[in-house]
Formats: sequence, C-alpha cells, structure tokens
Amino acid sequence: MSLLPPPVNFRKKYIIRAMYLRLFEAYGPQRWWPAQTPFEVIVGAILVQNTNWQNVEKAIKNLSDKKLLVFSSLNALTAVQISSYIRPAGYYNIKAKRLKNFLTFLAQHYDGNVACMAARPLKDLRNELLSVNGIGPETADSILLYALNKPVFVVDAYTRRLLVRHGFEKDTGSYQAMQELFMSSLEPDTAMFNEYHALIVRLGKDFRKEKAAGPDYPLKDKKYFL
DNA sequence: GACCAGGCACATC
DNA sequence: GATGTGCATGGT
Repeated sequence: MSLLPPPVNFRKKYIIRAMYLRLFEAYGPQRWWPAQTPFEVIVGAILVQNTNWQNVEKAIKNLSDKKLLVFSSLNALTAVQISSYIRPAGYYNIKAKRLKNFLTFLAQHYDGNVACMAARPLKDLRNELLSVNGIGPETADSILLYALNKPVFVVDAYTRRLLVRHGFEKDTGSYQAMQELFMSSLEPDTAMFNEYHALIVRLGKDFRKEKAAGPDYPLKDKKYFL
C-alpha cells in the first residue's frame, strides 16, 4: 500500500480512455469510413495520403461515375489511365502506381477479392500490406480497421499532434510507440477503434477551423481539452 | 501568393 | 536510426 502517485503510464492510459469518452460525448458517432464498399475504403486510403479529404472526394467521384470502384474494372486500367481520373487528389502519378501495386497484390494473393484477405492472421496480413510499395503503416492500418474490421488503432497526423501537444509523446516518436500507447490502454474493440480515430480527426479539423477563424482565438486554453 | 492537407519511398549521412 | 526531398491538387 503506497500513497505515492501512480506511475506515469497509468495516468497516460487513464487519460487515453477518458479522452474517448469526452470526444464521443462532444461529437457523437462519426460513422466512418465514408465509403460504400471495403474496396472503396482501400482506394480512399491510398488517395488520402498527405491530402485533404475534399480533394479525395472529387477523385473518388470521378472513379465512381465511370463505375471504376470495383476491382475488375479498375484493374483493367493502366496506371496512366487511372491517373487521369484521380488528378484532384494530387500526387496523381505516384498514387496511380500505388493503386496498381495494390491491385496487383490483390490479384496475385487473393484473386482480386478484398473479403478473402480477412481470413489471414492479422499480423501476417499487416506485413503483407506493408510489403506493397506505397502502403505504409497508416494506410495499412486504415485498410485493416476500416475495410476489414480488424481491431487495429490508426495513427495519423492528427493523432500524432494530439499526443505531442499533450506531452504524451515526443514529436520524434515512432508510429509504433504511438499506436502502442492506444492499444495498450484500450480493449481491442473494432467499433471503438473506428470511432476513436474518427473522433480525433474530427477534433483536429475543428481545432484547425477555429484557429483559422481569428488570430485572437485562445489556442493556449484550447490546447488541452481534458 | 504563401501555406496546408487523414504519407510514403528513397537518398544520404 | 535520423534527416531531407519529391510527389501535386484545391481550399483558405
């Protein structure tokens, strides 16, 4: 029995859990991922790399209008052809190649069927995705969580900024360290991981909006929302 | 006209 | 391992 304060990790984990409740209370369910099918989720996950979602929506619509949000249709196109549809998303040449890389991977390993991926052990599947050129940790985890409903926590730029601003991680901290903080603090619950990450993005966008609203906005007071 | 956005690969030290 | 750079559009 000790009256000493609990270890830092204990406090951090408590706050990680409490933040979810606060965010959910404030914003409610976010209903992610904004897509009709798991295949569309994956296309969006690649297109959104370092890009505003609004721009991705335009690219997705171009593909959707041409009925290309289906493996067989998109896979029939060359990278150059794909790039012509996804221009609004930016980095369109490299992203077209990345989409082709994924489509080739899906064809070779899963007969072009996204649902077939879900049968593989999570760790193996994650490593497979990471082996595809153009799919890094965040894109892989977004695919696992939002397309395949696997209990994996997605760390993105908003998550990183949140942890750094709260002094939970150094800004040089690794993706894995930040992911581990969430996953060791929470039960592996797919629906909750889905919601939590979406809420962090919502918070980040809100924060940016208010910051842009005026130079007198009291950022210092808004920094901590717990 | 800057500056930014839900990354990633690659070169170099 | 850490750090720097190219990739590109559209909104504020």
